Amino acid sequence: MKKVSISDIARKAGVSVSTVSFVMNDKAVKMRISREVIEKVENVAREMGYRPNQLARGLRTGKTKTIGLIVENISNAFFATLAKTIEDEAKKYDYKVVYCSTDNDEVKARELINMLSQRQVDGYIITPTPLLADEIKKLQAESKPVVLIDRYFPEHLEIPAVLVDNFEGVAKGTEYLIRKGNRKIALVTIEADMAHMKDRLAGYYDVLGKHDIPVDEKRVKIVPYHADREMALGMIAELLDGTGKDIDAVFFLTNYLGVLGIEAIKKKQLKIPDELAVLCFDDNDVFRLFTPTISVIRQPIESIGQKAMYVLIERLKHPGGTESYPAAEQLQLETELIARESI
Amino acid sequence: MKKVSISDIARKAGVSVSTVSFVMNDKAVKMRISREVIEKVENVAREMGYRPNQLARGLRTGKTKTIGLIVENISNAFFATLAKTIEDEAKKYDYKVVYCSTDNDEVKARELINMLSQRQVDGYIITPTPLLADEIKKLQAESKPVVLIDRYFPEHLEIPAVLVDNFEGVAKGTEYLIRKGNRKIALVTIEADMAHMKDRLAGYYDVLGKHDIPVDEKRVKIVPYHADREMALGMIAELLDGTGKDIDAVFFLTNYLGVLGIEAIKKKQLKIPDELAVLCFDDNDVFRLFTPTISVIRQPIESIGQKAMYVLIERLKHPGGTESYPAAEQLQLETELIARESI
DNA sequence: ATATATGGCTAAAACGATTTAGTTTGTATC
DNA sequence: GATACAAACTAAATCGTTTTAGCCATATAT
Repeated sequence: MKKVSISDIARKAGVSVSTVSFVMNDKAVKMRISREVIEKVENVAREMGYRPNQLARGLRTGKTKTIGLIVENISNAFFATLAKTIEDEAKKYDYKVVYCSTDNDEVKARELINMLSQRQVDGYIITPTPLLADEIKKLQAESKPVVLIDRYFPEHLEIPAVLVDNFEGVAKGTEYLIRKGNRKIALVTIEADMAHMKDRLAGYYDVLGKHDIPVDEKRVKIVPYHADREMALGMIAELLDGTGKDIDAVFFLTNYLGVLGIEAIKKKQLKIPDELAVLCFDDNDVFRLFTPTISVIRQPIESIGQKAMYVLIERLKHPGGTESYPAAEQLQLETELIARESI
Repeated sequence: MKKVSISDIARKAGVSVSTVSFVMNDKAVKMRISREVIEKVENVAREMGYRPNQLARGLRTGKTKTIGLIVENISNAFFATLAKTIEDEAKKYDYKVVYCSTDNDEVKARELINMLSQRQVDGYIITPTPLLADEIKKLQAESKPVVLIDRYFPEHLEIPAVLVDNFEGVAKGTEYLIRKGNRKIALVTIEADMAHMKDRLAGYYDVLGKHDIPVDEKRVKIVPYHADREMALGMIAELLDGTGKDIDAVFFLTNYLGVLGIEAIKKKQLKIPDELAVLCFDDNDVFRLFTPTISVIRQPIESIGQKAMYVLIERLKHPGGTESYPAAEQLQLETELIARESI
């Protein structure tokens, strides 16, 4: 049983291909197709189980009603939730989303853009890797709308981005740790090769400075991007060895590092919050359920997804592109401090 | 700047469209295109940044090199990991995967199949909803290969499926709980509207029977599919109220229920494993990191993904379809009991 | 000298839609 | 009775590829 095409229907209904197309696209009235022919065609189409071929349609119209979503890693809770929100949001605007993970690999990221471009997606939502700006500018040059999420390029503000105020989020967290009496605050972060991580780091340094707390680089652990689980765990464990002497609190700058941190803390059986105060950027089931519960700086994931989608749709609606939007949107959303038991 | 097409290249290189196509598809030698023309075309294509339009290609060839993956919910850890594995696996065979979630909704599931079909995916990997068999058989009738994962239709063994031995997994778990001295074993499951959940349930009843433990329906909590978080949490809490009197152990039959269970247990401050032994089907970060750590029946997620992909690829390679594969594969993989502290 | 091969390409159909510009028939207008 | 207009369609171009069949030289075989 082969697929039914528009001409199969035309043949069976005894009308032309064009007529069928008009009926299937609700242009029948505009094209003054008679009531009876409309019904006839609709019936035949239903009986034969017609499903329009989107490849053909996309080829002809130049629109696929599909947007490409590139995240760092779809199996990470933050991105999985974000992807789900964006998918749901896209549905409202009658768009479909196809998503894929870069694993923070420049080459893979380029391949993915290439693949999405070949599949003619109408727009992109991207969690970029550090060197991706040029590739993204190429998309813009082809007048394909792009919105960045979670990260941005400070030197390319013409690329719209939706993210949280990372500086303020970490500053708020650090402030809170200090207010609760901690002064030897350790930090665990990934390589700050992108601006959003630099902003987080800056938030920490800034607040320490304001409180005249000297910066001790031994307290700042930078996990390289391509460290595997074991290596990262080892580095965190090493930092935590200083508990009691060198550090009295630890601030994890990502969800993933936080979960690893919890694992290390559990192994060492550190007493939270007495021996060590703990705070993490970005929430997770593990933090809610660990004993004691872990305080976090929460990112408004749903809002990020919604706003990103909104900005993208606006650009899709006005294909004028660059001209109609001289100043690209750079949205910074508020984070929320959720105080639990760990501090 | 518009996209470059094959004819742009042809024009610039001073050759025909066909020649360019042959060169781009490595058929140049077979088609005896001269060394110089090949190089010429390759250079022009590179300079102009040519990216073949996959819509056009798919339309012409009938193959999109894309497979559709339908899971229950991409933000659930089990499915997210599965999706990642399948994506990685697909890449090895040079296929791209587009994924989407049913949220266990029959209507949405049908819409998704429809959407993937319209986009002409070459094959499907599906976590089905209970009534989806007829829709899937339609795909098979169009000779589109389908492989089910995680679930199956006992009355439609002609649809290949890759899943774990659910009966054996739960039986093993129940056996273990009994061996450790528990006799009042509670069970939390979702509505068993599909065979895989019936199998899990059967594993429990079977082992209780073997040990002459009378079945007490009060100990079996069946959470309806469309219960929201709060409702499910309430039901579990109610069951756990019997701890000490009516129940001495609880077995969660899914990852999601297990996490909710942990939340309820934490709220009630039950002592695990003294007051209550806990076991869950399917692992999760939360179980590894909770105090005490929670024992689980682990599903081999990577293997499921790999085997499913393998079965699908085999069918894609031999488009003979139904004839060449009279007996559809029904693979049942082994689960693993990971004993931690909760029992 | 004619037929046959082969090397090196190209023309054109096809895939399944959308869309513009007609065509045909019937009716109203002047 | 010619002209205009509307109603109800249809023909054909088009989107960007792939692929089959064929063209035109030149070389080789008979």
